[in-house]
Amino acid sequence: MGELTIRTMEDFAAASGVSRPTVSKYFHDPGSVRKSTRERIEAALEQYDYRPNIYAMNQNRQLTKSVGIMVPYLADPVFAEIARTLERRCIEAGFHATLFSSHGERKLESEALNDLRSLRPSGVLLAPLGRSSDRDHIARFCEEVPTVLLDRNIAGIGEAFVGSDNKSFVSQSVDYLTRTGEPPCFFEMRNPGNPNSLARHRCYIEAMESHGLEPMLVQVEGEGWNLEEIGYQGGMRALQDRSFPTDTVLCSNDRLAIGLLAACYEKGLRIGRGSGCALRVAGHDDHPYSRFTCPSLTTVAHEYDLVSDCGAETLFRLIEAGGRFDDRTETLFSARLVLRASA
Amino acid sequence: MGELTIRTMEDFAAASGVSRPTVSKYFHDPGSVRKSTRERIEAALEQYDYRPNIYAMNQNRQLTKSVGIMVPYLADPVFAEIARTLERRCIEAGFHATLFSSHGERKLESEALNDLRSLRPSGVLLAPLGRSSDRDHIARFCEEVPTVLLDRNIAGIGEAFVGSDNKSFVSQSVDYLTRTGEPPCFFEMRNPGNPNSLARHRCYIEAMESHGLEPMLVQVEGEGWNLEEIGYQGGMRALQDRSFPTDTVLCSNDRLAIGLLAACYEKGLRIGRGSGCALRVAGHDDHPYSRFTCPSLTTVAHEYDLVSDCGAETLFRLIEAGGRFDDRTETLFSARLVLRASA
DNA sequence: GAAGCTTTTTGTCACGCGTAAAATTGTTAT
DNA sequence: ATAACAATTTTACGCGTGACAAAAAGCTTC
Repeated sequence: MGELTIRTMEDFAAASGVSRPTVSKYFHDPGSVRKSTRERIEAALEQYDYRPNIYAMNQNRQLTKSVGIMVPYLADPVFAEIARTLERRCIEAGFHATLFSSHGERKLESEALNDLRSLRPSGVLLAPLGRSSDRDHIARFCEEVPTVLLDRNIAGIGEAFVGSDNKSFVSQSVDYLTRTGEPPCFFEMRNPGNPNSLARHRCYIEAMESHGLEPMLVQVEGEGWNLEEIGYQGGMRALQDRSFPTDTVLCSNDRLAIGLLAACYEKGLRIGRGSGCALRVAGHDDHPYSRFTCPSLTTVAHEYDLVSDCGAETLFRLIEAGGRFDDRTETLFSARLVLRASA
Repeated sequence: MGELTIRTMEDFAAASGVSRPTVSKYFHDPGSVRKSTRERIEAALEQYDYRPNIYAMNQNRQLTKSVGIMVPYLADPVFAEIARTLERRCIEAGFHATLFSSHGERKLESEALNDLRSLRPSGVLLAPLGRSSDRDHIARFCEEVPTVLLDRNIAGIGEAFVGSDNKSFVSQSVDYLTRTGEPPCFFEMRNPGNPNSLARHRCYIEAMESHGLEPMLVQVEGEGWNLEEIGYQGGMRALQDRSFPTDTVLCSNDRLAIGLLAACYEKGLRIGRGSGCALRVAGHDDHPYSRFTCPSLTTVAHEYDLVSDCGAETLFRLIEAGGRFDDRTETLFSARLVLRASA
């Protein structure tokens, strides 16, 4: 068969017996051409598996039909899960999703933002680094690209924010622990790199004071995102120095708690709320593995799915609204206490 | 200041007092223009923060300076870590990396491959789903795009393969366990979804037979990528039914082992190699959390970093070689036994 | 200061498709 | 059958850049 290879839309249009603009229209919206025409195009499509050049398409299109997703650290299971859910929602909504990670570094976040901007996406779902973000850079970015902020709020930046209410996280855990035993001390990094740590720090202090109790902080050293290791090392030291002021430890997040539990196990400490237990340990986030720690970890669930779904929905509404909202909405999801064996 | 907005390279060239082709050359390789010219361009660059239109650029470029990275499941910490390392290597080498995940589904893998192809990348690092991949689809993809296969080999497909030697994984664990106690039974999924499970299954049988021992399989039910849960449920059942034929359990991968350890803990079983321990448990991969299980997990390390580095290097060589190698090389890294407390 | 080389300019074509307007064809209702 | 309308084709232009060739300008070296 003397079929010459199909390279351009021109070629393909000729092969399918339809004009090029009609083919173009078909790819823009298959429902916009007559049924008989659509069938001819789709028949040719199977025969030649032609795909339009994405670069040439986007060069002149006003609506790119692509969205960017950016998270602070993709190797963190919580963000990996959020990114996974977001990507699926975008694909289902007919968008092409491009995934970016800041790798925990300010510089890389800014660079990724630049790359993202040059993709000219219809919209962006951005979970910023937070404290170490280049605030001005993000602000400028958000002025050019319709952006929904996720997980970590930055006041006044972006068209909307969707995340969890840190206050509800910490107040629930503090309330529960105080009600069922000794009030908790707070186990955290001295210089945290992940977004919500500082907010939780404040919320812990607030929650304790609202109970008329003195806040007790146990701060561990360490840099970066290797949180289990930091929790483990800090836990070992704290146990050796007997620097836990109570028998109840509330960890800033589950990853620190996982490290602390490992340290406790190594020290032969029994963890849990029964008699004969030396320590109660609780965390925050409902990390995918907190279900499988030994003992299983009592924690406060970060409702990934709700946040992701709502974030995606908000972005789609934003895109339909032309990229701007009249006023900036902030949607906060309450946390959900998950009782397990460790506290 | 009557500065009109800079939109095109033409505008920018005028604003910087240089001709447009020179600006184009600068973006292609800043070192290719004279120093004084470079400085003028860079001065203008700071003033106007112009960035060339990426779509218009790639429309005519033969070499896109972008690479695609694709993994089976981004929410799996092992693949998240591999993806993270690969992305950094690519950025360091001056490429723009685009990340894709198959989300564990054959259909999504094929679709992502189509999207990836239409990006016309210089090269692709592909860790395929394996058993559930659409082999023909991948083969066709690899004929069009220079591809290095990672982690999971598919015979004859792609220009090169870089991964770990499953035989060295399993033989090391079997040897060690057999040498220091009872020979291990093999704890695995009956219908595994992740890439290397079947290979490890075969290697276990081979290793046992080479010792003149009868292979003992403990297969658990379950679908998908929620491996800890599957290991936990399967472990609970096996412990109740007393279906572990020996006191030594070798898990197909660490995630199953993490679930099994949680089940053992809940059953009150002591794990480890000391006297007074009911069971020894070991895994494969050196999962990022295997260090923090209770007890810490004896395992065989998957050398992520070596595989990632070598994979990236191989791809860069491939790209420089014009996209084809004369013969298909397969690089296997040996595993490294990691002794911890659980076995 | 002139030869010899490198860099830059200028000009032109190509890339693959979006988009608009006008002309034509096809479809449906009357 | 004819009008009225919708879908399609034709025609033509534009998008922002890469690639190339030839001419002009700049720099280095002796």
